[in-house]
Amino acid sequence: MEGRNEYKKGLWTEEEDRILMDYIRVHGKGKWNRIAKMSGLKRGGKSCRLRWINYLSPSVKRGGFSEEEEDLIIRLHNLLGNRWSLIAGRVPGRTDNQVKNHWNTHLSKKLGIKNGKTKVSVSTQSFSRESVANCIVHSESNPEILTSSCNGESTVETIIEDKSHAVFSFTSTQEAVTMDDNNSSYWFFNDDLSFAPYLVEPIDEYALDFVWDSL
DNA sequence: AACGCGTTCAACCGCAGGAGA
DNA sequence: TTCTCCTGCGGTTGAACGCGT
Repeated sequence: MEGRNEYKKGLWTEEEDRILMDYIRVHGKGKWNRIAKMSGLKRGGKSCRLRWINYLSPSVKRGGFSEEEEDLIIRLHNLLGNRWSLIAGRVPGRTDNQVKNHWNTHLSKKLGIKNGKTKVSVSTQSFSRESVANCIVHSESNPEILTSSCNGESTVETIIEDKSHAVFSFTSTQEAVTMDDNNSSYWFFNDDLSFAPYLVEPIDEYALDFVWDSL
């Protein structure tokens, strides 16, 4: 069993990398536990898989993140929250681990975000299609989250005419972050000084595709 | 040179969910 | 249906590194 001390832990050596790459070159990836056993590596399957995905795979881009990549990650994080694998899937050559690390060590500081959230104040606003595209899909599937997240100090009116149009009106000042224990995260992000509301969760692949097209 | 401290990032862990026997 | 194995995810850890003193 993995978890007992029969497997080596810690940083990989060049020799271990070579063994793993040679094995994958011949036999292909997948069945990681078998790779670990059959290649002779003293590594668990999960460790092999992670090493390949995050480092050895030729599709992994090394080096620092470009401004374009950072901008992309920031926008995707607005939409998705800490859904690192989904975000990484839209940033060519970057893995979820790379994106997560870069966010935690650079971008969250750059944006002044604490614990993955930020706060901005929003006064009476209306939003149209471009800025709330992600809310359209989500609000149709979970309309109760919109209303429950925005009661109290402010109210929100949601008008959904069809999948391509929605307007949100806030009738009083909204202190940005509303976070409860039911994943009904709702927050506002200062995106180029145009206050756009974003539902953080849940958003699925379909919703992301929909939003993606409108970015 | 050496020590302390903060930062970075590769790797690990626990968990959830899917596939198949 | 249940069990086991495998894969993938997000949070966390800790070794390595860089920098200031």
